[in-house]
Amino acid sequence: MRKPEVSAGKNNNKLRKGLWSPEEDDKLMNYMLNSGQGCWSDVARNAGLQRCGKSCRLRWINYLRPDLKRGAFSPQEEELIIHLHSLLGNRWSQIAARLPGRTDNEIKNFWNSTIKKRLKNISSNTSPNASDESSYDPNKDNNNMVGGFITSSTVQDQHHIDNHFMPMFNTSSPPSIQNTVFNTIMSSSNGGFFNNNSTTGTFFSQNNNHDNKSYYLEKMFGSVNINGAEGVEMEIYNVPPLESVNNSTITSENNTIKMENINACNIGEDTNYNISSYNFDDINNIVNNCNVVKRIDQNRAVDEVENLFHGDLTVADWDLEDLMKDVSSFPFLDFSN
DNA sequence: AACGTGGGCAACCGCCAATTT
DNA sequence: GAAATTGGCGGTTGCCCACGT
Repeated sequence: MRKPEVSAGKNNNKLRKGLWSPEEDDKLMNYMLNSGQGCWSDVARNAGLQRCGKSCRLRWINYLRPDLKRGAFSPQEEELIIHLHSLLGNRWSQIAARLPGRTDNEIKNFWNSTIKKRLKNISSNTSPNASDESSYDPNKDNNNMVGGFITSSTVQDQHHIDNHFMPMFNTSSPPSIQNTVFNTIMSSSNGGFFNNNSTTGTFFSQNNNHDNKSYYLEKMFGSVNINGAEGVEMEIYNVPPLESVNNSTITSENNTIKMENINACNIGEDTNYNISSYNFDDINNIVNNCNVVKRIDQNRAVDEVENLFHGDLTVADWDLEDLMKDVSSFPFLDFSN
């Protein structure tokens, strides 16, 4: 911490720097609660603080905000941070956006002071050549195992097994939050479900029979060819949603499936499909019960996906959400606190 | 008790992008 | 359209404190 100090800026009359006093906290807190957030330089002035707006903003965001969660990080939060960092790197604000009540500064400090060290110890114990944490590259595909969780690369590896015969149901007690989705898929009369860790799976059709669900899922999410077997390969995730992102919806209208506000997805050739007849409930169940429905196939061009959204989704956003799919491996997280 | 050391963390710095003037 | 201002972010600093010697 810093000693309270005073700086004499060019245009500022001795703006204070350093530690915030309880009196300053009171002033800022009272002002924010009574008047709400405006221009931060106005906040500083109107609250009667000898601080720059930036300093007020930081103090509010990192310390005074009422919705901040206090105390140590839970093991769940810790594992999520590790996992998110493996996907996002040092994008602390993005990580913080998925940990309610935590700030980027807090997570950054926690990472640098605790996790970094721990991971370094682990890596030096397991690999004599990997003692440097900085050698870790979140963008590399071979970072399969992070914090003990299976990531998509691992999932994909399992598809390389001989799938001449489609693997059938392998239900090892999926988490309750996904039950609806899983049950919907599993109730399909034609297709298989390859479940590798209870929160992701692959849904196959064994042929091009247009009467089965996979055909329609295929129409929605595109088709893949796995060892010669045509089908839909999709993952179902429960990702803590960003506050700013609306829920995904799929609606049926005039025999057209309309997809809106999809957080992250690979979609087929168009967002709207004309289908003569289909029970949309199943598809709606799938989408409404997950935040992300994601096909594994990574080969689709990013700009093609972007075009589907008519510019509503930027390439960067899509890339980010693409990376975010692996957060699904955290079925135990409770974000209600 | 005195000193050194390292961890934890609040807050600053500098940069950049977006917005306003 | 240019300049100024503001907001947001990641990196870094430096103080306090606990702990070991």
